[in-house]
Amino acid sequence: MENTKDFKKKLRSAGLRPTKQRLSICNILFNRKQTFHFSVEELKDIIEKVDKSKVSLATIYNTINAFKNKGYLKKISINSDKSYFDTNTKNHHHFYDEDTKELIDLHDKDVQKIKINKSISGKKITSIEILVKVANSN
Amino acid sequence: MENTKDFKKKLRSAGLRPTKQRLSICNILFNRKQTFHFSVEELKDIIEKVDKSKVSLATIYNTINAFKNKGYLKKISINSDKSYFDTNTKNHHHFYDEDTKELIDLHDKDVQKIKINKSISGKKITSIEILVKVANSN
DNA sequence: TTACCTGCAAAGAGTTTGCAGGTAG
DNA sequence: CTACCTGCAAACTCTTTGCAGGTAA
Repeated sequence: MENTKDFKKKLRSAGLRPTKQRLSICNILFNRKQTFHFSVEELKDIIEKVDKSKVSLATIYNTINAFKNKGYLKKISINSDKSYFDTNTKNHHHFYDEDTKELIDLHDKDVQKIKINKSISGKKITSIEILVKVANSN
Repeated sequence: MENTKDFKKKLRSAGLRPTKQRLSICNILFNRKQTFHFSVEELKDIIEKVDKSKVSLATIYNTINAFKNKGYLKKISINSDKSYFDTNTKNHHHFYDEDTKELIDLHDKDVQKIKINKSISGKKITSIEILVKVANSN
């Protein structure tokens, strides 16, 4: 775990004390180049496998929620009964593989600029997100 | 309730017997010109108010799920802890009002055709849906 | 030391299921 | 009459909360 100092700063800025468990969570979430999509259960499994340490669900939930409120994580909308989160908090689009249930980021450059020809009076657009579902082509 | 005959046909085609409760559900869902977005609890409340009849949650869930499987209803993805359904089953887009939590249909003509400049080998695109979030503009 | 944190287990919310009595065909 | 349906309550899944013992500062 190399960025411990950064992780501690990140935790404090979210109003959380740096603890062993929370540093484990940070290590899995933020110690990577690529966007990471996960559910809470998946994150728990990964922490147990990779860090060989145990973290209770309660701790994961409270840490993840603090990060979400601070804007370090984003909740993702897909047709599912559980919540998924994304370490890419910028407004962006997704492929959703219906066979593997996997999410893949779509970069802005991969999507033609979208124009909405309708507006609602008194309301402004806060985000535009596209979900492109894909499935095996046979 | 005028379209009772159609509703009975619809129910049978979904593998369900037409019963008083299910006809109530059909009356609320399909006896209208405009698209209807709802959660199960909302549907229950509406049935009790409009039809002055009672339907248990179990019956609503099983009927709604049969309709969904048959393609008469669509489950909607929004950041929420409960499920929302849409009587418009065509591939279409939505406005989501973050203040009122309301969904509004966006017609195809209101959205410029979208082009995705990326593909995943062996996979074909099955749908493209846009969620446009709006909020009070002050 | 004090305030915060952890892990467990219990509580909550939404949804599904099992079952005994009721209804459509 | 038989198979299916209803409503209730119990069960289940995901998430949140309460609490007693533990830890950061």
